[in-house]
Amino acid sequence: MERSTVATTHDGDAGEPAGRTARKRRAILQAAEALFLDRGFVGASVEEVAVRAAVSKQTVYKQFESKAALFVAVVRAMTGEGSDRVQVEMRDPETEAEVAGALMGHGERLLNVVLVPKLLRLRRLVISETDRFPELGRALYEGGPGRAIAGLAAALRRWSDRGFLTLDDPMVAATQFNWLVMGDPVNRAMFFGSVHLSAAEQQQHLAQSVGVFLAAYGRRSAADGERV
Amino acid sequence: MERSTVATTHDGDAGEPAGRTARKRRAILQAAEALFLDRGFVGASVEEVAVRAAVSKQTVYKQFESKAALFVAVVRAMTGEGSDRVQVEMRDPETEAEVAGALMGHGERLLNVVLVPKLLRLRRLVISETDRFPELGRALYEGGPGRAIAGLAAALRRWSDRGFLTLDDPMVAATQFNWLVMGDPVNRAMFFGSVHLSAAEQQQHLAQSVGVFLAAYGRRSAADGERV
DNA sequence: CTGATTTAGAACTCGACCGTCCAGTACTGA
DNA sequence: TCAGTACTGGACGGTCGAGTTCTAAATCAG
Repeated sequence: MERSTVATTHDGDAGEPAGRTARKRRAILQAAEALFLDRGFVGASVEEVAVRAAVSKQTVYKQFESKAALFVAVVRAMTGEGSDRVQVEMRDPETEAEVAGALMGHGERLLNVVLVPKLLRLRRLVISETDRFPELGRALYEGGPGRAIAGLAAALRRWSDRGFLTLDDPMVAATQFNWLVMGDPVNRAMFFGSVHLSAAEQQQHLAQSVGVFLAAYGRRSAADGERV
Repeated sequence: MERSTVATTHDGDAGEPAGRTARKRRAILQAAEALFLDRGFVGASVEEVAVRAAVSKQTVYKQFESKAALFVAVVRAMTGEGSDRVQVEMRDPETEAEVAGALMGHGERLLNVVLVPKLLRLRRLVISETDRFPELGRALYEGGPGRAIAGLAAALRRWSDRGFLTLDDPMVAATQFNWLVMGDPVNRAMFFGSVHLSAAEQQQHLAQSVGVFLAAYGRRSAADGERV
């Protein structure tokens, strides 16, 4: 955590620049992330960010024009990470029987990403600052739910073309699946701070969601056999 | 809670207590509501509440122990209003054919309540202060989604007993219906600040939601005829 | 009318925090 | 090695807000 002042020379851990300036910039972003998530935009102080990053306040203001700019930078960075994790890659089923499994897998990935505590706190943070930073709301929606839904819609269209599903509007169906799976868990998390979902509960929830979805859009109503 | 030292006259909470104290108390709550919704807990100042209520700061502190107590009082009052509006009254359908219409009606009521701008802002406010006031999160969930889902579950069970539906777990089905209807609109509203849903769009959305629901739980798969 | 309570209004304490400035120090790159 | 740059650490101005306290005036009960 406390990178401190070691690593005098190069520390090319990743593709990140290794200068002193860049290193401190990363430390600032990291500290700011923790503090903003923890206390919100107004609650976090630049002073504290500086201390936690083991950096002087002046350095913070050299890197970022203002507290607001720092906030935007932090959220943008996190949104990027989150988006990447969504992994819209989806292996297409070979047979109709595999559709249920593919949907279960997709749902599982969705839940596992969105219920990560850090991302839940990010969501809360962005929601609460929608008035002050409207562009962040848009960015997070498009990088999160929007992207997941669009990806699923594309997949559903392919599967429908192959005759595995019967649907008119892939976007509508994808949206429905998405909220069938995420609606309850996400909203509980928003109001309670977290959710504990055992593996078994999660599987059951997913199976029920997939069951409803396939009852509506599956080529045959026999898809119900998937209940757990 | 705030028994305070008033009650010189009578302040029966029932209708509209008319004492000077009670009148000012209402003015304070009203002003605080507007300001908290607008600027959040940290962003709103007691000073401004007092000014807006045309009242001195001292009067505010005579009525409410602290800023936090005032906040809790405001949110509790609003949560109460919102809860009452949900109107879990639901006319049971007489025939199976009326089930779709009943669900449409329920969905419409849900959307019309939850998308009221004031309640959306309340939701954002409570979500953002979940750390500081966890009890408010619980209260709002239970008074809002929780109550709506429980009410619907009870109705679904009745309809199922009459043979209009086929379902194992009314709570699960009610939860699914709830988020099928509200998931997308509510989450868009959270990130974008508001949603504009024309009457036609809303009807279409509701019909699609009911269609999926009945495909899964309707006694006959013929319920698809409901598509718009 | 009288006495008690409440309120206005402003001053005040105390603290937090943004953003800036400066003089001295550590680091970096050639 | 050495000049130039980045960084430190502390202090500072300015603003703002929570909560308290005091006095004079308004209000209300009996």
